[in-house]
Amino acid sequence: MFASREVLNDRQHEAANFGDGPLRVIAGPGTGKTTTLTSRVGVLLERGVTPERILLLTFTRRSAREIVSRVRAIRGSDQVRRVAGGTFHSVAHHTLRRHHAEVGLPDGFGVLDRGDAADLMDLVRGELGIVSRERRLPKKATLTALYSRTVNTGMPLADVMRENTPWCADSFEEVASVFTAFMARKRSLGLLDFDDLLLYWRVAVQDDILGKELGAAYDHILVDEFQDVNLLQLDVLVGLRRFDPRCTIVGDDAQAIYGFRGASARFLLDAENYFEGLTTVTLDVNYRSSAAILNVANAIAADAPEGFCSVLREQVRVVGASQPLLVHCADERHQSETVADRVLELYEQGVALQKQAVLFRAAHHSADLEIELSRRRIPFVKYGGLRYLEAAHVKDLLAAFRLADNPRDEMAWFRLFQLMPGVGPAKARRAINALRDVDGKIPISHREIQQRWSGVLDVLSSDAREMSLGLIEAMCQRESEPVALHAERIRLAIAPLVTASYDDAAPRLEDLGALVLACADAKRLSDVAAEQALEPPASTGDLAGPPMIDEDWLVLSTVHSAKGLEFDAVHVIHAADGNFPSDMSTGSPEGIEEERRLFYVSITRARRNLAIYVPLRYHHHRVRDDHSWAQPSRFLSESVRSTLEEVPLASASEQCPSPSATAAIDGSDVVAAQLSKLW
DNA sequence: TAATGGGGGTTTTTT
DNA sequence: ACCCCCATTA
Repeated sequence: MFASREVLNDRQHEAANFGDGPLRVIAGPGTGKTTTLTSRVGVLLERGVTPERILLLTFTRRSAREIVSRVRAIRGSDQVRRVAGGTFHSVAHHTLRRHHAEVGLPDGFGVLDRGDAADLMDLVRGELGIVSRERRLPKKATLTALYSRTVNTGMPLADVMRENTPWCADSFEEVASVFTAFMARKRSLGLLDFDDLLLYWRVAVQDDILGKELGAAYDHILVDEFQDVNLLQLDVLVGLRRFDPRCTIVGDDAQAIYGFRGASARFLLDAENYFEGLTTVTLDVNYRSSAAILNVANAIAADAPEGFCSVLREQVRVVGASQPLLVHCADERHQSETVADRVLELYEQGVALQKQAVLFRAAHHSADLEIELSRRRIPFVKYGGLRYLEAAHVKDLLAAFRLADNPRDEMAWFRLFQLMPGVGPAKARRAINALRDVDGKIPISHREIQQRWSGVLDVLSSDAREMSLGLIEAMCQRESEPVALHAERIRLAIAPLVTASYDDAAPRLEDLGALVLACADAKRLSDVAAEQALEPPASTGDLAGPPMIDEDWLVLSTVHSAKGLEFDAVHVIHAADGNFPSDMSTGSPEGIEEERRLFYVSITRARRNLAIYVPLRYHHHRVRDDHSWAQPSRFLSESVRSTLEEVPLASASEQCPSPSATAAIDGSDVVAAQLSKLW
């Protein structure tokens, strides 16, 4: 019934019903990739494959859930839920929890998120005394990114540095020594960062005995968004399939946007080198976008020097579509007003806010728009950029969760001690030292930690002592106590610390309550901490003021976070060179091509309405009243522009007679901007 | 000696 | 908004 031709076209049908060999599906945007994947899972189940023996690797856990729930809706059976699914990282995490002993990891190992990893990197760099040299090393976030890139691409550090941080390429040896110390420290503290999850999974998969067992656990493996897989992930997949050809990979080389993470569309395009006897099915009928929007997308794709495998060659008629617009704005402020106007206009025409999205290259690009939306009481949710998880108080509680299972986690101790009044880095370090035994190691058992706590009390001031006692008492799990209760006791113990440390404690304490609820079904607290790190709630959930319209909100998202989604109306903002493409990426041809694909991804999210906004000038925040001219994005070539209806400045400002938009638009500004691209 | 608050300079994308 | 550095204060 899955394979019914009423719902699938010939190609989709062929892919869904394909036999047991390795299968590659090249699928452009809107060609029914998810439908096909869903049907294929259904077909496998109908053929009698046990759900647990199907592994579905997706880019976010949300897309795994979506596929599973769609299969369930068609099939009406709950056993689908048992399909193993998630991101490479989360499946790695589960695998390693089960097999930690075989790869030499401690029980209850902790998982560092990006911020934790950067802090640890900073710590070991400080200990090596490299800070004081006259030549400064990159800051912690850059160092960590460099480390991650090196690990994920498998390229020599020297090459990675020459390409990405040429300004400090001669610090190669110092950087290498920091990395070595970083790795050693993670090991001694029982901690893994995101990259380690993949590295250890690969070790497990490539092991003769364990690897065979791990591969044999799955009858079929399906991988979505394969164009964004890196070498490490490819190695894992190939390792899992070395004795069994049954796997399906799905991707689109035109949508490869994770090169900065070591991903390469080559792995999709050259897949026959990794999977013997590979069969390819190409989906090129677009069911999502109007013909006019497809013209824009295809014009952008046609500008790519190398071309793509997946070009959308056909389309179906989409009702209610309008001509895609290229909207010129005076500046960022004017852009925000224009976008808000247009969003409301479409809303009046019946396009709900949830079916509209504002997309941008970098998370901070929406800052001004967020102000405008709040002012007008237009509710919105923002995806990408800073997240709930990165809020300090959430990390505080998660640190305590990590310690409950792994007292060796010095990063977590360091964080918690500094939460106490009068404790900074120095006292935190001394308190940690008080916990060490003669070997300099922190004991693993809670009993020993409690025995040593008197040494910690000596370091703390009197008001911190009582709080610390409550905390250590709560962290030591009582026999047979349910995990949820344990979590609640820790929350109660940490609450006074949070109240004392932050001005706005009340909403923060509520967040912590929500986090405790997430512990209900968990086996252990370190699992909760790790899973929160791996799959944080995606949005910052900032509903602007009292919502104007209940239960409906506009979506604001980075293009990366909008991957795989679709909306009736899409507003792409800041389509100015330097912002889109980001001037961080314009240094190399590959960088520019990735930005072009990103632009292509943003356009192809739209079903019926599309508008691209170009502010003509940018204010400098440093000097008042100073500004510079922006050039329209280089991706808006002549041929692309010919697919768009231009909305010039004057008429754009007439359309939005909002008070602050009356600021005079200087015609000479416009002329200067138009001419500036000539020299 | 260490914590803390203020000011100046920067800011890509994510598991 | 955040990070980093520096001056001031306990």
